[in-house]
Amino acid sequence: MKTGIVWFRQDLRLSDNPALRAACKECDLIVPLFVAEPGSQSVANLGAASKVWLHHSLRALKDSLEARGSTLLFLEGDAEELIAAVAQFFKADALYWNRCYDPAAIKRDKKIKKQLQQLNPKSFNALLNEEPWNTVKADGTAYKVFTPYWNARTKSLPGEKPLAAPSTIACSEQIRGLVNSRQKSRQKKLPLKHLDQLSLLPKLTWHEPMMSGWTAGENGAKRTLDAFLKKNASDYKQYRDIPSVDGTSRLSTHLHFGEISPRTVFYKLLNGRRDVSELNEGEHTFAKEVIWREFAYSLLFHFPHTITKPLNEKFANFPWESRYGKHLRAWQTGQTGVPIVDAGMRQLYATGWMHNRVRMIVGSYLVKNLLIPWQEGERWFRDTLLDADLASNVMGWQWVAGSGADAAPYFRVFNPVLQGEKFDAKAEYVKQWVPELRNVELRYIHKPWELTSAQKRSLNYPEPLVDLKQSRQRALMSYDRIK
DNA sequence: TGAAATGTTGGGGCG
DNA sequence: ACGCCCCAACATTTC
Repeated sequence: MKTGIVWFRQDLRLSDNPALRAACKECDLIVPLFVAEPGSQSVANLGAASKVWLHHSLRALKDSLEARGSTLLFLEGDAEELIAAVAQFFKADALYWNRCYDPAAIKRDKKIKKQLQQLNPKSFNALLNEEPWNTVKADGTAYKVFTPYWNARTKSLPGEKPLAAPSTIACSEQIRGLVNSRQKSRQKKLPLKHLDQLSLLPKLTWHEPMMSGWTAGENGAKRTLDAFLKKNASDYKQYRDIPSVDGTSRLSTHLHFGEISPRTVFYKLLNGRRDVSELNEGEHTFAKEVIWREFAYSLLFHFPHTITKPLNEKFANFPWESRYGKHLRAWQTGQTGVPIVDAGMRQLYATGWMHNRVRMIVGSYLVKNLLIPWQEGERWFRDTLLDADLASNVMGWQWVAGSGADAAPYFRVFNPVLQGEKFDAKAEYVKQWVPELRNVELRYIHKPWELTSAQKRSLNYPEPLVDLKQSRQRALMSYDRIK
């Protein structure tokens, strides 16, 4: 009789879950476990929006485990101690998990692998299509430029066929009974929590409208992917840039929590076609975006210091603004006086999501027009985005700042007026999120500061924090100093 | 996965 | 008819 613990982390699904699959194959009894850790490793460090999603995703995972005769145990505290306690309680002799890639998690996992050797811990890859250490240049160093990385990666796409979800997951009355009872005596040895006790949901109900357009969990992820491939993938190249159009995949959060695997994404995207060259333009562009995600994980793995420090060392002495509290708060709350920027920041705060085109615009504005360090933007996004993902977020912000891999050249300063006029030509997006401007004439709506002062007074919309032309010049001069 | 400045071209108004 | 100028439209370069 062999009992195995499956420790769920960023792999909240049953399909294409190699750790779960291996456990089912090798064990007679499975103990599915989720640990809410304090400190930097996981739950305690998540932004409020991410926590809400995690709550719903864990609920969905528990439901689908229960539908297969199993359940999900929740514990709160140090993972190593609690896994040891679970192993002792159930007399488990095996431990399975799928890998995480942020440095704190790697450190934790290494330690657990060493300390819990008696459980013969086995780790697998579920979060990425390819391990970061497998795609390196001929000289053994990591790629820093996307295109050669993409060329190297496309040779092995679509990759392996995703694993099916196990039809049954061996469980025992002991496990199920434990989860459902509230007996104090048992709780002494194993302080099980209910999902609600993990306090992932905020006390106030702001999160309810936030989640209205989403279905967290594996089934929601599958439906989202299928709908995207059927409806929007072919037009992805043109529509993904229009923030008022639902033209993106909306898969980021599902991928972040591992509710769906990139293997599954590629397998369904390719749909029998041999490689990416057989995809149409939209599908091809989408494939690149999924590989951008893997590129981000490769960068995080090979250059973990870039979480806080610029990849390009020249930027170590960049002359950022030093007292920027007021401007930062105006940016965070969508009160910069630049309509497309404020629209994006308000969408983020209200919904936990922002359209990717707008992420670039607000990023460029923070870093270049306001000269605020990219780390501040990275932190705010990590706190407020449902899809907050250390790898993608850090790469994205360093890209915007010009300090990262394959970054936008420093002189590439977005003009939010032109970006607005180009990608939100009818101002539908701005009107949705900045209702003060709904009645402004179209030719002024992306630059309301050009209205007469009488017209402006009636709007109750802030004056711009900085002059766009001047702040652009200032940014170019600043970047000039580190050249 | 830019924008602005500068350069070039060509049609049309006009003397 | 012709040259000149203006300037939009497009192309190139520069930041």
